[in-house]
Amino acid sequence: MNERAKVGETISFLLDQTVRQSKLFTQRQMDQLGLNITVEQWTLLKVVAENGRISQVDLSLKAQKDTASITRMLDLLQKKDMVRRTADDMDRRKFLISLTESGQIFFNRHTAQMDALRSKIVEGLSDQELADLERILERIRQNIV
Amino acid sequence: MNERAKVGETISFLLDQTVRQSKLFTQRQMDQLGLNITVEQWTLLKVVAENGRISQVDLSLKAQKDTASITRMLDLLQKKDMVRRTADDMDRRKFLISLTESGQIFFNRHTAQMDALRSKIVEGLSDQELADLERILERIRQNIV
DNA sequence: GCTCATTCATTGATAAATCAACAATTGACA
DNA sequence: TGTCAATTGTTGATTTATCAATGAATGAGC
Repeated sequence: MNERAKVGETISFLLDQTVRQSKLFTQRQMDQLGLNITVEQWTLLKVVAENGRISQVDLSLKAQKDTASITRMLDLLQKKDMVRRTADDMDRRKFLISLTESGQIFFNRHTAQMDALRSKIVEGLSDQELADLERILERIRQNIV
Repeated sequence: MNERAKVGETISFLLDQTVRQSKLFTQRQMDQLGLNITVEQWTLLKVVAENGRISQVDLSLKAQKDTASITRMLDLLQKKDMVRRTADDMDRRKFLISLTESGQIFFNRHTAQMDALRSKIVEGLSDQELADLERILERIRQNIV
C-alpha cells in the first residue's frame, strides 16, 4: 500500500466521492420527478413505513442517525404532512412516529421510482461483485469499531 | 436483486453508513491527537500541499467539492493560519492558495499519523479486495454520470 | 416511598453540502 | 474597440451531521 498516495488516489476519497455523487444523482432525479423531499427524508420515510409506530430512538438506530438529526428531519417531514408524532401512553418521554395518510400515499406512489433509481446506481454489477462489496464494507465497519 | 429490500439491506445505505462512520472514526482519532481541524479540512490541506499555488476553482476540481464549500473551508483554514490567499497578477478574479509556514509544519508533523489512520480503515483487506473495491466504485460512478 | 442514574427528545453551536444569485473580471468576436 | 457571454469567488438559504447541554420522565436499589 502506498502511504504517500495523493488525495485522489485514496480509498477513503473514492468512497466519499462515490457516496456523495450517488446521493446528488438521486436527489436530482427526485427533483425532476417533483418529489419535493430530500434523499435522506425518503430514507427516513421508508424506515417509518417499514416499522410504523416507532420511537425516535429506535428510528435513530434503524436509520443509523443521531437523535438530533432525527428530530430535525421529523420536523420537516411533519411540516410536509408525511409523518405524525403520537404521544406514547406507556412512556411519556416518547413519541411514536407513523406515516400520515398522505405520507403513506406518497410513499406508495413513489416506491417503484425510488427502487429504480437505487437499481440504476448498481447497474451492471454482478451478484458476485455486490456480494464482494458488501463483504468489504462490512470489514471496513469492523475496522473502525 | 430484491427490489423490496429494507433500508438496512440496500447497498446505498451500507455505503453511506460506512463512509459516515469512517469519517466519524477518523475525526475522533484526530480530536484525540489534538489536531484541532476537521477531516475535510485535512483533505483540503493535503490537496493544497500537493498542488501549491492553486486557484479555488482548480482546488474544487481536485477535491471534488463545490466552490462555495471551498470558499468557506478556506476561510476556516485561513483563520487557523494554515493557508493563505495570494492575489493572482495574471487574473484579478483569482486567488492562488498555498500553505503558510505553520500550515506546512502542521501538515508535515501529522502526515504519518493521518496515513496510519487511513491504513487502519482498510486493514485486513487484501490487495485483490482493494482492487475489487476500486473497480466497483468506478463502475458506480459511471452509472450516475 | 425516595433518591439518583438513565433514557428520551429537544435545542444551540459549528461544519459541510447543495443550489441560486451576484459583482468583478476576463476574453471572444463582431 | 465595444459588447456580451463566461469565469471566479462570495454570499444567502436550506439541509444534514456532530457534540454538548438541557428538562422531563422513568426505573433501579435502598
